[in-house]
Formats: sequence, structure tokens, C-alpha cells
Amino acid sequence: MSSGTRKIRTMGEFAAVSGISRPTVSKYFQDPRSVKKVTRERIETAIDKYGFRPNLFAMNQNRRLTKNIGIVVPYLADPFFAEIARNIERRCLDAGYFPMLFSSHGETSLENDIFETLRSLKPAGVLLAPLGRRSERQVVEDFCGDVPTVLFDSEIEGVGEAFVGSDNFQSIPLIVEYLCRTGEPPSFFEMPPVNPNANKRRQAYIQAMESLGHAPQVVHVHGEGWAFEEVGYREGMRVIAERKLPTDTVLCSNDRLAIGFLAAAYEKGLRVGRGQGFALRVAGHDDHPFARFTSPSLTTVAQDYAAIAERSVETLFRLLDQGINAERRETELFPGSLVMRQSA
Amino acid sequence: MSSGTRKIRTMGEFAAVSGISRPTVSKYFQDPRSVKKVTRERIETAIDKYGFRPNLFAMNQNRRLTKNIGIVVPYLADPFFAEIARNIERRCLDAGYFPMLFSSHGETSLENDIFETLRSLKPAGVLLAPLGRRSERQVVEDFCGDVPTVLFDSEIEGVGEAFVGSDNFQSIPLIVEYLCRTGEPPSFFEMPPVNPNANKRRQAYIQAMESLGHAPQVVHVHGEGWAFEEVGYREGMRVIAERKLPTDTVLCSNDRLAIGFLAAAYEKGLRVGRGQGFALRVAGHDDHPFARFTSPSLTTVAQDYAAIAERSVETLFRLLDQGINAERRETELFPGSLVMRQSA
DNA sequence: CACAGCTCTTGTCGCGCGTAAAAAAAAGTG
DNA sequence: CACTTTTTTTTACGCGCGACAAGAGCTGTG
Repeated sequence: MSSGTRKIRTMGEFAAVSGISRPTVSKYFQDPRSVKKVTRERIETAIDKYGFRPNLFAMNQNRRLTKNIGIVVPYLADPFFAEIARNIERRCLDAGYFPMLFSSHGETSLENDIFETLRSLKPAGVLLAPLGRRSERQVVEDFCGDVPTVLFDSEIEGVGEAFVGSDNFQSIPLIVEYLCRTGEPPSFFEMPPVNPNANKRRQAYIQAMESLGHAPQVVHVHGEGWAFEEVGYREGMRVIAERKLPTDTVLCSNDRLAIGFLAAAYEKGLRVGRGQGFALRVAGHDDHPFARFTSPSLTTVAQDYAAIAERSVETLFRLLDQGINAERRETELFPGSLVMRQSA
Repeated sequence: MSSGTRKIRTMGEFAAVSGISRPTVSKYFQDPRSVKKVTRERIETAIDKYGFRPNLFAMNQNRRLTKNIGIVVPYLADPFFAEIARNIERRCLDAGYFPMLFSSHGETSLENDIFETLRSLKPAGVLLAPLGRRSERQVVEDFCGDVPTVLFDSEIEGVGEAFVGSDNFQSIPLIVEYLCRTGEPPSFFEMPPVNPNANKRRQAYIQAMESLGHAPQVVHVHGEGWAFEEVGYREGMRVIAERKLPTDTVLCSNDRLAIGFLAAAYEKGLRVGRGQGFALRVAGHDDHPFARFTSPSLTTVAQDYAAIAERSVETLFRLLDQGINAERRETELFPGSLVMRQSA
């Protein structure tokens, strides 16, 4: 913006000084490509010159559909969700939308409040990673009835226009096979499921073990909430102390649990790793951003963050374009890939 | 909301069915305590009955000042910022404000874009943890001139109405003294500073060492951006391999760097901890949420997240009430507390 | 040349609420 | 009871833009 030019306050003023009619300017701001190239360039020159941005509230007041996109994650202090939210945010911005980020912080009441808030924001669509077991299904369902919503990460059967996540029945067998091939078959370390992924992973583990001719061994420990590391540590300390581990290979339900478990193993003096001189192998699931920096580094299955983010956004935008087709709820699952590190 | 009652769409309709005049209802929604108790109760009964919420965009359209509070952090994938943002969000909601969370993701252009977005949101105030060295001072300053802004975590001298952070000149001596008292004096492991805290910590380290009669030893390594763990790991591997560590005690500039360094030490087979049989002591700064779960657990100085969040919000609200007093820019620094764990 | 097909302009209405001023009602006071 | 003070109602306007309709201007086609 060049200085010395008086501040433009309204779209009318801006239209006047830039020699374009107001409706055309309005059209430009709704979709720059909807006006002819020469007009677009004249407007953009004027924007540079006067630094005008239309009033956000006035814009959204009368629009049938805003350009807002809601992004809701269950727990933002988990870098996994922070990372995926960042991906989604970026893609929304690039597509000319206005992403708004919310975290349920693991609390049902907060998730419900967020739905209320989102309703009043009249978003074009919402990308929702629900709390899971703590979500109130009816509330989520009602919300999805009002606003086009794509679920990701955690599935709620039949709710929302689509679901994008990762394929636990592919990823878990992948690492189970690897672990069986390279050493003692794993036991499965889990806490009470916060969402369907945890259940599916246990089922997938059991199936994979059985199909390989091994007896599944599930170590189910206490704990709730989203402080997974804490649970993994505390319960890891306990099962190690009480010698409740059925095998010397432990597959944790997710990386955060594994991170806590690794801390417990270290503190108990158990050397974690594969090969001679190691007491324990530990593996996780997700490829959490910190999994590279545990001691030892964590062998895990990588979820394809970028792909999940991209497809979620893509699916939502396609839905918005085509209009909702309530008949066919789409589900897309991405495969995981084995990440071999030092812990197993 | 009871069913069977037709949907209320506007405040006028709502006022009609609840037997209150629209301006009074409007007053209620701006501040529930600004109407008499009986009126407030009648309105709240009606809200429960009809489930009405005023249109957010229409509300903010004509208001001199909205109830929006912007929260900007430099890097949301850092659980430290996620945690502090959560604290701040909560407090804003409790105070009847509408927090909106943004992350600069470590990028100057994104930070600048966020300022533009915030301007159009006409927020009552903003809580800003700037990028630091990568912030464009003039841009931040201009923004703070337009919107009441409280800086936190990372200081920019003279910018914003106030600053709330932690006192590096108290916290660093605290841990330096501890390390000197219990073993070999520490060297200071740092990467190129992303913000003033890093500089202050180095200075505080040097001062503390000198006042204890030791020669400061700063190990300055390469690296940039916000992937601190990666830098700590990569450069940790290098300095260990090249035997560039001047001492067997390393104080890292922050916990994330320490987490990476610990991974490197582990991979290099150096046992980290205090006492007999350990090759290295490693300490950090911040009490990062994951510092409890490293192997070994990380000795560090805790920043008082909750206090910083609370005071930031409190300061902003006080400023909003009293009106800005440009004369006296307030600075509040909280002391850290030593957290002794296994790594040092 | 006429005609069609875009794109832009002109003009006008209304969204849902904030806000202000004045009048009316209610509450508090002695 | 009369009086003041607080609270609510009435009435009216305007915020900045979206949406729409009708017409004007430009382009390309045969």
C-alpha cells in the first residue's frame, strides 16, 4: 500500500477510486477468476495501491454460504493433530477459503460447544476429527445434518458426508508380520479405547497373529483421557515390575503410548532394541513427529498425514461443488508404511 | 431446546416470543450482567426453550469493538505453545470472549498474513507470541498500533502494550548453579537464536558461569527453523563424533533441542545421567510436556505456563477496561523452577 | 450487418443486529 | 406519598456488503 492515499473504508469507495462498479468488485472478492482478466488486474492494482480488504462481517452477513471452513481436532497438544491441522489449514488458504481451527481438548462439553460456535459461523464445510468414544453421537449427527462435514482420523459410522483415515487392517498386519519375522511375536499393549481406531487396531492385531499361527496376547491397562504418554509410562512401570509382559516384544496401540512405555523400560533398566543384548522390542503406530527422537528411536507404522489432509480437504471441496449426495457416504482409507528404527 | 417450537431466526423474533424488547435482548448478549436479574433469567429461560443464538456476523458488523480475541503462536506443532494456547483459550471463553487461534508455523509471511486477517476480524485485543527474529518488526509494530496487543513468550522491545514471559536471568542461573554444585560445570548448547529468549539464555549462562568462577563454554551449532529436535539430534551426533564437547555436562538452550541431543547421545552409546557410570549430563529449559518421557527423563527448568497464560489474558483485559495507557509499557517476568529428573 | 453471448454497470433492496435518543415503566428512597 | 434513579421500551437509522434485475458495452460469428 502506498502512503499518502487516504484510507478506503468501504467497497463502494474502493470501487469508485478504482473505476470499477461495486458489484464487480464484490464478484472479484468472492472469486477472483469470475471476472475478466483485465478487470482482475485493474482491481489487483488498486488493492496494492489502497490496501483495501472488504469487511469480513459484512461479507458473511448476507452470503448464502461463507468461505469459512471449520477444522476441529480432538486434542491439539498432540503434535500429530497439530501437524495434520497445519496441512489442512494450508490447503484451505490456498483454495481461497478461511480456515478456523478448534480443539476439543479431549472434552465432550468443549466439542459440543465448538459445534454451537461453528453453527453461528455458517461455515461452508467442516473437517472434523471427533473425540471418538467421548463424542455424543446424536450431537455430532445433528451437526453433520446442518453443515457439510468430512470426518477424518476417527470414524463414526454413518455420520458425516465422508470419512478419510488410515487403514488399520493394513497397517497393523504390516508391523505384526515384521515383528514376527524378526523375533518373538508381539503382545499388544493398549489402554481403554478413546476412539474406534484403538478397537480396530486390537482386532487387526488379533487377526494378524492368528493368521500367522500365533496366539494373540493383549495387555490391557487402565487409564483414560488423552495423556497417553503418562498412561504408557505409569502402566509400563507397573507391568514391567509385576512381570506381566507375556513376550519380549510389545506393540503399542499408538506412538504416544509407546513413548511412555519406552520411558518406563528405560527407567527399569531394560535395554530396548533388536538383536543381541537387548531385553525388549517396542513398536508403535502413527509415526508421531517425536518418534524419531525417542531413545531408542521408535519403530512404527507411518500414517500418511499429508495424504489424509489432502484427501479430506479435496473430498470436502468436491462435495461443496457437486452438492451433497446423501446416498453414497464415501470412505477412504490410506495404507500405512513400515518405519524401521532402533526400538524393534 | 425443547422440540416442537418453531425455529427462531432473528433477535426480533426471539424478543417477541420471550416478551422482552429487542434492544434489551441485544444488551443481554453483549453482557449478561448489564440487565437486571429478573430480566436476565427470563431471557435465559427463553434461550433454553428456543435455542436462539444471535447471528455472529450481524453482531460484529456494527459493533465498535467485537468480543473477538486473537491468539497467535509461532509454531503450534510445538506442544509448549499448544498447551499455553489451550490455557489462554479457556480463560477467554470464561470471560465471555471469543478466542481465535492462529499459528505462524515458523514463517514470516504467514505471521504477516495473520495480522491482515486479524485486522479484518476487528478483535478487541490480541495475545501474540511473535516469531521472534523472523518477525518483521515494522509489521508487528504497525499491527500493535491498530489493535491492543499483549506480547508473550518472546519479547520485542517497545512493541505492544505489555509483555509477559519468563525470567531467563533467574531461570538459567538456577540450573547453572545446580549443575555446578553437583558436578562438572555445564557447557551451553545452542543453535542460531530464533528469538530473544535464546540470546538472553546464552547471556544469562555466561554471567552465571562467570559469577561462579567458571569459564563459560558455548557450543554454537548450525541449524534454522523450528525443527529443534532435528537440529539437536543432527548436531548432537556431529559434536559427539568430533569430540567437540568441552565438558561432560551440557545445558541446552531449550528442551526440544535437548530432546534431540538426548537421542544423539543414546545412539552414540553415551549413558546420560548423574553419578557413577554415566558419561554425560544433559539439561534443558522450559519443561516441555514431553520432557518427563525422554530416556532418561530430562532435568530442566519449568516455565510456569499457567501463570504466563493467566497474566497475559489478565493484562489484556485490564488494558481493555482501563483504556490503553501508552505511557507505561508493562513487562512481567515469571521465575522458573528447577525440575530435577534423571538426565542431570 | 444483425445477432448472440459475455461481462460489466446502475440501481435498489434487505440481511440481522448495534446504537442512540426519548419516553415510559419499574425500583429504590425518605 | 412524591421524588429520584435505574431499567426497559419505543422508534428509528445505518453498518457494509450480497443478491438480484435490467440494461449497456464489448466481443466474436456467420
